[in-house]
Amino acid sequence: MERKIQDIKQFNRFYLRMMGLFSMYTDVSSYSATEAMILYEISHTKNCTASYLTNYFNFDKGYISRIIRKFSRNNVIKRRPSEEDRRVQYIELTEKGRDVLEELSFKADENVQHMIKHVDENDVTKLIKAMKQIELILNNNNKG
Amino acid sequence: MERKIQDIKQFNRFYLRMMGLFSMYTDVSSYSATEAMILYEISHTKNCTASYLTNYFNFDKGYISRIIRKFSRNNVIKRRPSEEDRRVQYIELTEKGRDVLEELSFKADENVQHMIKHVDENDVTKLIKAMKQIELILNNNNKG
DNA sequence: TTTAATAGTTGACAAAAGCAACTAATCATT
DNA sequence: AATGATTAGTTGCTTTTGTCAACTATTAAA
Repeated sequence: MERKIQDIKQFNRFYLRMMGLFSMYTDVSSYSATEAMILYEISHTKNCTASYLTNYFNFDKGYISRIIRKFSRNNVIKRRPSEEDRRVQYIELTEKGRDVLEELSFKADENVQHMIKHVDENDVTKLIKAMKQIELILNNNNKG
Repeated sequence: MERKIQDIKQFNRFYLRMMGLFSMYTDVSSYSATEAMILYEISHTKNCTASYLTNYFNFDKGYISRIIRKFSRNNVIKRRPSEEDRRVQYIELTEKGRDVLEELSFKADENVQHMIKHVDENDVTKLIKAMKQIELILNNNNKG
């Protein structure tokens, strides 16, 4: 068991650093990596709220609130007050928001391209298979 | 190809969030995650220098310098001036440094334990296999 | 032997994130 | 219905984390 923990930690170190190194290429944007993640999550979550994002990412709610305010100022999202509960505001991307996300997504693509630049077709397939396996295992066992 | 990029990005999002969520449990230490990484790297690199760390992690050299200074103040590392090049100082852990690292390591263990708490033996084996495959593929192709 | 490059330090600053106090609304209990 | 507890979100203030640029000292290159 001990050995296994060490292996996983090694992977965590390895992959964290990988991601760090391969995300510096196209990083000239008005949005940070965190903001990009949040934008992505908004776009893929229906009836998304600030408190949902707070919990999902485990960030401070004040921090999230400010990011949302920034998005709103930039017309990247719009808020739609809930009718049932007047405390909550649903958040959704605007047209411009979708454009911004697409742009960010394109940059992320470039980073990934960079990461697998020298990996041959076959190995990329294996790589993805391994990634999916990890997701599957960890997802199935951390639900509920 | 497009599909593959998307799969990898999905994994990146997934794993980044995983690591974020499962690192909040035992996070009461006088050293940050970044500092822990650096400490680890020092301990596993012979003739480690500030500039090596700067390049390895792609951090600002001023930032690294300050972290090293903090380590030094806390007697976690000691500096040994190079004889050949009087600009460079080799960095190595002290006894206390090894203790600190061990402590940090223990906390990281707990986080990993938490992450795989509900994963059965068999799946953990598969998980690690997949992780090693990823490391292997990405490592072999990004050398040089 | 000037010039350029490198290692490391430091001051000033910006960005990222957390903490705590607050308002407004809803929920739960009596 | 009145009370108190909880929740969603905002805001002021602070800390942490990280960058930028200027600087010294030393070494490498022309």
